[in-house]
Amino acid sequence: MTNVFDDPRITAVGLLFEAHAGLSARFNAQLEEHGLSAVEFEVITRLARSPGNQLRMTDLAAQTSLSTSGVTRVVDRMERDGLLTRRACPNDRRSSYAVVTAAGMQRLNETLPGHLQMIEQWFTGQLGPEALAALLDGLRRVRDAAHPCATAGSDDVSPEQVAATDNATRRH
Amino acid sequence: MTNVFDDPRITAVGLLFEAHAGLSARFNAQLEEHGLSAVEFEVITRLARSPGNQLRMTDLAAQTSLSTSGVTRVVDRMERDGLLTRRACPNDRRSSYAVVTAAGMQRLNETLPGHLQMIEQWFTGQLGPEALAALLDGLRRVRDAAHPCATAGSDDVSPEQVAATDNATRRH
DNA sequence: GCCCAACGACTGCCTGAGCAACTATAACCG
DNA sequence: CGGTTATAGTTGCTCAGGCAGTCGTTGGGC
Repeated sequence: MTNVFDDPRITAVGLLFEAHAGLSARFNAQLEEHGLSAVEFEVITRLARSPGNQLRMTDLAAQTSLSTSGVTRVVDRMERDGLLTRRACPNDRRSSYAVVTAAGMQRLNETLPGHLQMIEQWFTGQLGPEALAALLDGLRRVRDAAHPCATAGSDDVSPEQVAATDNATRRH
Repeated sequence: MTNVFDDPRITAVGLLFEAHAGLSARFNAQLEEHGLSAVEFEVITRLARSPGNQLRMTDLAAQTSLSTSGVTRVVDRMERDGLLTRRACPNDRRSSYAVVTAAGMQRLNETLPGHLQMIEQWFTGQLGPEALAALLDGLRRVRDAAHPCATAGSDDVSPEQVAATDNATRRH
């Protein structure tokens, strides 16, 4: 009996998911050395790249893989650890900003070079320039098709964000 | 100030992670229609493709993204739902098999065609044959480099498994 | 200006999963 | 054979995160 599971489609997703899992594991290990989880790293990165190193809680949720309640709790932890602070929004008293502290920026600066090195070591450096370009091109097309921007409610993310980086919005 | 975060390496992982997140969301939605979570689908698939539609708990853990305690609990749930059964191992009284029931096989057969369709719709069908081949080739190389088989403790997975399918072993 | 709908953040409750501890069995070794 | 060590599975504890409900705030319709 020829197995249904040898279907090339299954193999294809298998490759993508395994590559993701493998890289995640590598990255997690490196981040953990600096006392950060993947989610925390994503949060602090998003904030650090935003004007004023701050973002409203909702916007932060929209840019990450977290729900708003998830953001509340991550920011709780990171505020407890001194990496972030909450700041009241002057215009809208419902909103509050999450702001990266000096300690947070320092932690990020300690972490980033190693992280980039990991990316190069395990991902981009594994391929020649043209093979990498082909891979990224394929990924971009799959991402554009499958990435659930509409589902995620992050309707108002600025286009340059979507184009330039990873807006890993996913809700269940 | 040119932003450190525009580094092409960041963009590259962003693409991979977003593609994964997008596909995961799509797949989860379809699986949910059939009352399965992604983990349950993975478990039942692994079992169904194994001889006798069964696998020892430990082996199942080694083939999935779960720890052994995680497997215990998933199998608990799926046994409660009638999709699986535990069967004592005759040779080794410590071990037990997880076996797919008839209901479990039926559920899987209901789910699989739609799942393959989703893969085609959101992933493989998005690219021409040569672009897909290039993508898969790149993914394979990244997977081979980064996939933490050694880290995961699944030292004894049979080679054909690793070659043919997704062994998404990841431990923290 | 007033009311009601929408919104932003937070909290209670629940589920899923990992780690470490534990039990029972197996295997090894003297 | 008896004791020590390793292995298979389960369970207690903990934590992260989602959903739904709550509260305060805002803004739009009249």
